[in-house]
Order: sequence, then structure tokens, then C-alpha cells
Amino acid sequence: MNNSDIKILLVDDEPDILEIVGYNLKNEGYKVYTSTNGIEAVKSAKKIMPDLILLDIMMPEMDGIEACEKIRTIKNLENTLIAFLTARNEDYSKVAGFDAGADDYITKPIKPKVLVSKVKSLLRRLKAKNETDANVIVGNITINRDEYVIFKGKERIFLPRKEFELFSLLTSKPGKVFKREAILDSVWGNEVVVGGRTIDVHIRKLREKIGDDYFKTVKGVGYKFVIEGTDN
Amino acid sequence: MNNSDIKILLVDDEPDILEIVGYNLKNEGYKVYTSTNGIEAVKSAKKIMPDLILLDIMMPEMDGIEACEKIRTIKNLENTLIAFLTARNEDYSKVAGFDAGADDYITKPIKPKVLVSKVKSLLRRLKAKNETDANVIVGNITINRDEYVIFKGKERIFLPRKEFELFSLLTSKPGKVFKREAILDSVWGNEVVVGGRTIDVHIRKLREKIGDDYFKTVKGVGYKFVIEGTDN
DNA sequence: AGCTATGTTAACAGAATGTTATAGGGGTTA
DNA sequence: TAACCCCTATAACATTCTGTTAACATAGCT
Repeated sequence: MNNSDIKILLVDDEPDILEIVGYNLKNEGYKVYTSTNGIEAVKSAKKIMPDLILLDIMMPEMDGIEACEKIRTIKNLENTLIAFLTARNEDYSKVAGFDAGADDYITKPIKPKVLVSKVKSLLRRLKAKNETDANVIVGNITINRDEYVIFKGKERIFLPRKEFELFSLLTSKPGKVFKREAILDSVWGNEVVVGGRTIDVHIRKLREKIGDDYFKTVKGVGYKFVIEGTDN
Repeated sequence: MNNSDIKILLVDDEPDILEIVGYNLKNEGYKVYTSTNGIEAVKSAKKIMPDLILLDIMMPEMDGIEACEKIRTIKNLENTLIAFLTARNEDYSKVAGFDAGADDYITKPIKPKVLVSKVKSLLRRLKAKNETDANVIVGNITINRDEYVIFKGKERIFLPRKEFELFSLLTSKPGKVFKREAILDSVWGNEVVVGGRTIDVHIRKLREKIGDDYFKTVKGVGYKFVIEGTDN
């Protein structure tokens, strides 16, 4: 993503701030849009779909916090980052305690370099956020390797390590039969030797936690994961 | 920030060094650029805007120290790290005492592993530097990196360095499980070796100060930070 | 029935982590 | 400099959880 593809909405009631900050951001190649109050900001945000919104807290009409809350309710703006601009001497607690859905705050007076640095940092976070959503989805099951958690629909299921690895393996190719030997190799490693029933017990636990129907036994061969309903 | 986003400018008049060092750095996924003298290096630096410059001291045309000083006067390169490459028998004091603005120095002969390790360490510092001015908000927790202070709601909590670093890391991606190994790398540095229980004790302290529920253990893997209430 | 492969359960052992206390390093104050 | 405090790491012990196994049950096939 090129900088010129990145849209930043800058909201402040002081024209000076808009100018200075806007100038610096444009210099970095970002597309900059501005608003001077909360109401306008919310409208603009809907239209523009910015990647990042810099929001002054103290504003006429609608203050930054309220605006932030409004924006957070807009579906398409879920992935938009929001950072508050606050005067240094404003009580942190005002900001900190406020669960308005902001991702960061930047203290005034604003130093251009610091600002740019923060913006970059924020956008890196956005990028990371988008990239790491590398969740595997099979049927109504979602596997999040990052968080070591799986979802069955909206139900969150925690699996201990070995179970998670086993599940991970089976779901990596739904419908494919994994031979016992192959499972041992993959989950336990070729060096480790465990008794023959160990796999069965783990399958049992998976069936217990996730549902019997997802795991099909192929006698004399191994196991396979099948997507709900289908007989893959 | 992915490794492939990181640019390293390598400056030395010996082609062999450029090749060997360059090879090792590329292997780590960094983008590597080279120059063979100081003048060229300064020009390249302006264009490339590298994250890190490895600068030989003894060079024709313009030596490393002078080049370093020039580079330090360039605005956009303020955040660039510079490390000197020095022969082991050169007087350290010349280098160390020299206030040319270098961030580190690496002694020749260069051992690839040591080099890579140092580079990683330097880039960690860069990252830390960039993130220093980010006040992150996650759930009802606010992190002020400038002052090594966090807020839980309106409660102000002070954390010592290591604890803060650890907390900082975990909160950088709420929900994500950080493996012990990764935590050591990030908070302690890959060179430092500390006992296995150290992480646990630090986690313990964080739990004590911030709340048990925020830190979840994933046995055999690591720890993750979860936002209050949610089970992320 | 008898054989084989898998299902199921509970219990155990050890690994992994939780917890507390303590020592040493480094800095600060009197 | 001594007395003190804080941070950090480690040791030592407590606790929890996982992985494995044994033992028995069941199913399908010849």
C-alpha cells in the first residue's frame, strides 16, 4: 500500500492546527481531509472511509469523544484507526477512562516529527492487523493460530497444545484421511514414541469438545476431518 | 514491520566485506544496499532512507566518521541508526569517545552470527524508539510510553522497566499468544540468557499490579493479554 | 465365537507454571 | 561512606494442567 493510497481525516476546530498538521502529513504522501467539528467529521468519515482519523477532543458542536463513539458504530469504519488529539495538561484519566474506542492519543502541542512518527506507527499497526487475520476457516470452524483458539460458530473453544496441533493437522485438509503414522510424525515428531492408543484418546477429546460428527474414523487407516453435514 | 520493509545501507571499501555481510543480511530478509565510500554513502542514504547504516571507518575519499556526521545533519535521517565497523585493534576510545552520532560499533573480523544478532538488536532499539511516543489504548487500559506509566481506568499504575516492556509487548497485540522464546527475544534480547522462571515471575507481578484476568497462560506456548471481560 | 481395531474412562506422573522469599546490583539520601 | 530503597533474577517449593497409559468396552469381520 502506497502512502498516497492512505487517507487521513483530520478534525480540529483550530484552522492553524489543520494547516500545520495537514501540511506535514501531505508531505509524507498521505491524502489528507479535514473537518472542523464532530458532526461534520462523522459525515465526512462515512463518505471518505479514511484509514486513520485524528480527532481533537475539545470541539464545538460535538466533541471528539462523542464523535468517536458515533464513528465506531458505523460498520464500514470498523477497521479505521482513531487517535485523539489532547492538550497535555488535560487529565489523562479523562481520556484513559473513556472507552470510546480510540486506538491512540497524541498530546498537544504537536511536534510535526513526533506526529509523523506516530502516524506511521499507527498505520503499521493497521497493516499488521489486516495481515495477521490469517485465520483458517473450514465450514463453521475458525482456527486462529495466533491466539491458540478455535471457534465453532461463535463458541470459543480452547484446546491444549497437542489437541490443537492434531486438530490443526486434520483441518488442514478437510476430507483427507491422515494415517496414524503420518499423524504421529506430524504432531509428535518422528523421534517421540508413544503408545498406540494415544491418538485415539486425543481424537476422543476433540470429539468431546468440538462434536462427534466432525471426526470420522477410517478403520485400519486413520482419521479425517469432515465439514459438518457433508461426508467429505 | 516486516524484515523486508527494513533497509540497510552497507558501506565498506572492501568488496569482500560487502559481499559476505550483504549476503548474511539478505538472508535475514532485509533489503541491502551498498556503497564503497563515504561520499557515495551520504548520497545513497538521502535517496534510500535506510533504517540502519553499517559504516566502515577506514575508507578512501571520506572516512566513516565524517560520513556519519554528514548523515546526522540530514533531517529525514534523524531516526536512522548508524553502526561503525572497526578493526579490533583500532583504539576503542577513538571510536567510542567520538561523538559523531553513531549508535553502535561492530568489530572486525565480522562473524556473521554476531553481526546478525547485533543488527537485530539495533533494529529492536529503532522500533522501541519509534514506538516511544505512542500512547496506546486497549480496552480500559492506557499505556503512556513516554512516562512508563499505565492507566487502568483512572487508576495510575507505575511499572518498572522490564515489567513495562513485557506489558508493552503483550498489549501490542491483544489476544495474540506470545511464545516464551519470542518474549525473551523481544524483552531481554537474544543475547542475554536468563533462567526459565524469570518470565513467570514478571507475569506474576503484572497480574498483581494490573489484575489476574488480563493475562492468560497458554501452557507449553506462552502468554497473552486479553481485554477485560472478553476472552480473547 | 474369536480376532482385530477402535472407543471410552479414569487415574497417574511429570511437565509447566504459580508463588513466595531472598540475594545482589545499582542508585540515592543522609 | 553507611544506610536505605528499588529492581531484577534466581532458588525453592506449591499447584495446576497435560499427555499418556492401562484397563476394559464395543463394533465389525471371518
